[in-house]
Formats: sequence, C-alpha cells, structure tokens
Amino acid sequence: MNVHVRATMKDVAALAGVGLATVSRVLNGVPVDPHLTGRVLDAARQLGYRKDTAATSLRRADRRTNTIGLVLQDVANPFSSALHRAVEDVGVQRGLLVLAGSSDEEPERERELLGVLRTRRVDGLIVVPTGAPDDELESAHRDGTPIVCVDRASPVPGVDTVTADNRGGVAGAVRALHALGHRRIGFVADHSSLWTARERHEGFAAAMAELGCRTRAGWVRRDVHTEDAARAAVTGMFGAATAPTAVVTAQNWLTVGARRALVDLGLHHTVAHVGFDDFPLADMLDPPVSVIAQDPAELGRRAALLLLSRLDGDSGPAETVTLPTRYIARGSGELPPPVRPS
Amino acid sequence: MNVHVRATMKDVAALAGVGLATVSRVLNGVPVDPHLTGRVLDAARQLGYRKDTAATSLRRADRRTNTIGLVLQDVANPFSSALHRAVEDVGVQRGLLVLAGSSDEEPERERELLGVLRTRRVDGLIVVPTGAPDDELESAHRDGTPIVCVDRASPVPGVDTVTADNRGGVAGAVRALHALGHRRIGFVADHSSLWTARERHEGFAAAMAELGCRTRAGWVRRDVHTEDAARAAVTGMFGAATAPTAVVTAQNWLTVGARRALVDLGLHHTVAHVGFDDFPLADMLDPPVSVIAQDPAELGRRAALLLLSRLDGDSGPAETVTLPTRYIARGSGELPPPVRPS
DNA sequence: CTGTTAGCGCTTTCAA
DNA sequence: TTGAAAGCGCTAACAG
Repeated sequence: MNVHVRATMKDVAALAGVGLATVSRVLNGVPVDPHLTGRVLDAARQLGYRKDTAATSLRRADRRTNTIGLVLQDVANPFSSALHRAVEDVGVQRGLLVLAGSSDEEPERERELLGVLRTRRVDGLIVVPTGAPDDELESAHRDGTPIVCVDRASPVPGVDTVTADNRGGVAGAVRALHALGHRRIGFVADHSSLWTARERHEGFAAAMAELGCRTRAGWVRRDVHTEDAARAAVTGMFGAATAPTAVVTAQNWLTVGARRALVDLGLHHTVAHVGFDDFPLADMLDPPVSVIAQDPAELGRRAALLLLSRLDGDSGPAETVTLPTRYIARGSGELPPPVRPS
Repeated sequence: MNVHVRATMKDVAALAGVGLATVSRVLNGVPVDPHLTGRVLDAARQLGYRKDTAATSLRRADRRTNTIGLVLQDVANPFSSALHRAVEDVGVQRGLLVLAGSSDEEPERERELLGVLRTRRVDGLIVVPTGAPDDELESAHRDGTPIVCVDRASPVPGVDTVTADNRGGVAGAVRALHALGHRRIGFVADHSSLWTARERHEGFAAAMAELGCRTRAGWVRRDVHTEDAARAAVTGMFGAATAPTAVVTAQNWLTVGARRALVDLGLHHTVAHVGFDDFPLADMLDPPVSVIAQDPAELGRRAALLLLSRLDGDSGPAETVTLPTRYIARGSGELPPPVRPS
C-alpha cells in the first residue's frame, strides 16, 4: 500500500520552471502569459496536482471554505433528506459541498453540531432549529456568519427564515371539512415545543373559532410525538361516547398512526381524515389519504438561494419567506359526516 | 452587522501570559502545569476562542481533517439516507463529520464528487459506487485513502466492501414461492449496469434452475428503471395469454409499480408478489406486501466501522462483508397458485 | 514541563 | 506581467 506524497504548488512551480505565485495565478484564473500558463498546466497534470482547500482557505482574504453546514432534525427523515437534496442541488452549481448533521430535536446536539461546523469555518449555515434558545446559533449570527432557518421560526431574531404556511394550510383543511358538513373535528398534533406544531394548532383553533365550531378537550390532542401515541390518541378519541366526525393530524407519522387506529376501529371509511404533510403511498391506502402538502424540496431550495445571496454580499434586512401549502384531495378528507349526527 | 475578528491561539497565549505552544498543549490534552492550564482555559473562554480545523489539519503530522466523505446515489432516497444516518451515528462518537453528496447513478458525477472530497482531504471515503470504472476512486485507493464500498461491489480491486446477500435473498423468496406450489414465476429488475440488479437476477435464475422451473422471455424483465416502467412491464406480463402465477420485483420502486399494475388488473389478491427491499407502509397496503428486507442502517454501520478500523491503522487484506437479508411474510407473497394451473 | 522557532500549502502584497 | 517574501493559525521539533 504505497502512500504517495501529494504534489504541492512548489513542485508544480519547480517542474514548470516558474515562480510559485505564477502557479497560483494560473490556477486561479489570473491573467498570465499563455506560454507559461501552458507549462504550468502541463506540469500540474503530470504531477497529478490538486489544490489543498484547507491551505487555500487559510490564506485567502475572505477565508471561504466553499462548504455550508446543514443542521437537520434527522438526515434519514424523508422531509429532511428531501430538503438536504435541494440544498445540495443549489450548492453544487457553485461548487459548494454540504456538511450535514442530525440534531434529533435535541437542543444540546444542535449546539454541538453548530460548534463543530463553525470550527470548520463553513461559509454559511442552514438550520432546522429545535426552537430552544441557542447561544451557538446566536454567536454565529453575531459573528456575521450567514444563517437561514428553515421549516421553523428562528430562535434568534434577525435571521432569515423560510417556512411553509402551516396555519393557513390547516385552516384551509378545516374549512373544507366544514363545507362538507363536519362540525365536530378532532385534532392531533406533535410536541408543543415545536414551532410547527404550535402554528398548526393555531391554524386549527382559529378556523374552528371563525366557523363557530366548538371543540372539546378530548378532541384536541397535543404533544403526541410518535406513530404509536397517535394511534392510541385516536383510538381514545373515537372510543368515547361522543366522537368527532372528522380528524386532522398535524404531522406525517401521526397521520399514519391515526389511520391505523381508524382501521382498527373499522372507521376508516366513515371518519373524514386529513393529514399535514404528504407521504409516499398515501394514494395507495384505502381510502387514499387526503393531505395538506408542503414542499420540502422547495423549502430547501429557497433557503439555499437565500443563503447564496447573503454569501454574495446581500446585506438587506432579514427576510421571512412563507411558502403556500397545497391541499391534495384523495378521498379520506372528502368523506361526508353521517346523515343524522347525534 | 458587526463582523468580529476571531481570536487566535496567539491571542489566548498573550492574555494567559504563556507561550503559544502551551496553549496548544492544553487544548490538545498534553500534560501541563495545572496552574497554567487554568489560566489558558480562562483566557480561551474569555475570548470565545475556538480552534481552526483548517489550520490544525494543515500542520498536523497525520493531516487528519476528522471528516469523511460519503458518496450516495441520492441523499434523498430512503435507502441512502438511512445508510447516511448510520454512518453519521458511528462517526459522531469519534468527532467525525460527514460530507455527503449524490451521484445520481452518473459515473461522471461520482468522479467529480470524489474529486472535491479528496481536495478537502477527507480522512476516508464511503462510496455506493455506480459500478463504472472510476480513475478517481482508483487513484484515491492508490494514494492510501481508506475506502469502503457499500451496497455494491467495488469497481476497484482490493477495496473493502459491505453488501447484502442479494442472490441469497432472492433465491430464498423463489424457493418459498415454489414450496407454495408456484412454478411460473415472473421477475422484474432494474438496470443491468447495476451490480445489485445483476446479483438479484442471478439469484433468481439460479433458484429457478435448481428447482427445475422454466422461465420465459416475457416473464423476466430486466433494465426496468422506474415505477412507471415496472407498472407497464407487469401489466404486459399479466396481460399475456399465459402469465406467471407469482412475481418477484427486485427493487423498491419496481415493487410499488408492480403492485399498482396488479391492482389495475384486479389481480392483487390472486398473483403472489414479493419485493426486494422493505418500504414504509408496505404493511398497510391490501394485501400487505411481503418483502426480502435488507438493513440499510446496518450496511452503513458496518461500512463506517470498517472505515474506522482502517483509520486506526488496520492494514489487513481487503474485507468483503455480506450481510444476510430477511424475508418478511406479510401476505402478498403467501398467496397460493390457482388450484388448477392452466 | 515550558517557550521559541520552523514550517504545513497556499494567496497576496511588494518590488522588479 | 512575474518572482520573492510574508504570513494565514496551528503543531512539532528543539532547546532551555
């Protein structure tokens, strides 16, 4: 296993018979005598030379590393990974590489990740914040590191943010259910510590109030964090004496858990059900699941574009982008209430 | 937007009233007088000092960057992202960060990615190779960069590899179908340029031969790359005069496409169907989809552990790890053939 | 144990 | 235009 010693610029300069600086100029596109340019390029090729980015960024005036840091909830989560891919696609056109990590919704892990990313002097950060106060994020912001928060509001004021219209999406679904005749509508949401869960709940509460529909304590379940918990919550909700005729679930896994519960109860063709966030095969279930869809790739794309504009020097005030959601009627959300509601 | 100038080790040394090297020693855990250690740590805290990894790795004898490069097919693909997460989890315990990128199955993109990763002097590489010859991978291997290929065989000899037992998995499923009475079994596989597709086909062909079952040209569809193509292929296969009584689909999306086709034809409760690779909600379809499951997280974990051992100096011969697959009987694969097969 | 010194590979003055 | 020289922030010899 022969460990080659990598050629340096000095080696290339020596072989080409030019000064070190000339090699640097050629490789950076600074005008140089075409004759020398040729010799340098030849020498570089001959030696299999490749620039060392660490040394480059260390010496450069702007200290760019051409790397951006991405803090996700979990790189393996479909939402996160779609967002990741969109960021990669925008970055790749500029020669940017992405250092990604998973916070697992833990503020401490978010801090740690941001720490190592800053140590690596990433050019900018895209973060799905846990929502907890984060001095690491704040200090990065103070240091002037461009940051974009995505999917959730920033815990640090003055940071660019890209989110979906969570409230509007849920409110729209509630209005649609109301138009079908539903008056008793249940709601299941994730941990209230999550910005998205709070927003979606507010959208629900606002729409219900606007429509003059009452909610009962047992019909609104918050802080439901797993598929199993959602299954249990919905089982409880519809096992009660008076149950809703429709239910809105405010997150992917909760939607699946709720559907399992409805199937268990034999109510999946009876109770109207709308989920927030689309998921693969939603259209292949029976009945197909109607959803309020957001576009994770678009969230990532917009966040990345915003970050790039900051890297290019845009120093305008912090932007807050809200992307629309889209209701996809597949069947489960179009079930009418029973003819004679009790 | 006040852009702070980051404190350097020199600043810390000055504030602590010690030499530069002492600061370095303290920060690297080299024994130092406890009194000085305290002063250094205080000064560092006061200045909000953080080490610069670029400078560190530039100067270190081993040039470690504590970063590993990961080349996936597509970071957004569930298989890839589960693998990614497993690699992250192993790496995080050692303070390693992951630079991931998507090749999109394009050899040229794979080359480019490997190029920029090498330029960044990653400590090691984990690659899901497209399979095409790759001089970049080869030259990295020659340079002594630790590399592990995962999910597919390495195009470069002598590289550690972790894959699933693709042949065995498919062969097992075929034997199970045979035991149920099936004799005419169809097969749908991805592009033959993919190592996994070839392996799975060989497992199929070998099992069929071993069991003395004949296959017909129209019953074995290879180079089927998308869900829609699989849907069309299966529609064609079962629209023919004599059709198989069972079908094996050799990849995620192909499985979904095939199921759609069977539903279209009204045959989903008649034709036995087994897919390779598990997918979310497979158990919620009607009938639930039986699969040959592999464990992407385990593939990633093993690959990462292998890489770490190489980083720790293990210079034994290249290892080839083959992980078992697991058959998950859910229903679709347990449908018996018609009583009087025509 | 501690401080001083010499670079890692590169970009960027500064003269020529 | 080009080359020589001065560092970027850090670690690793080397003396004390």
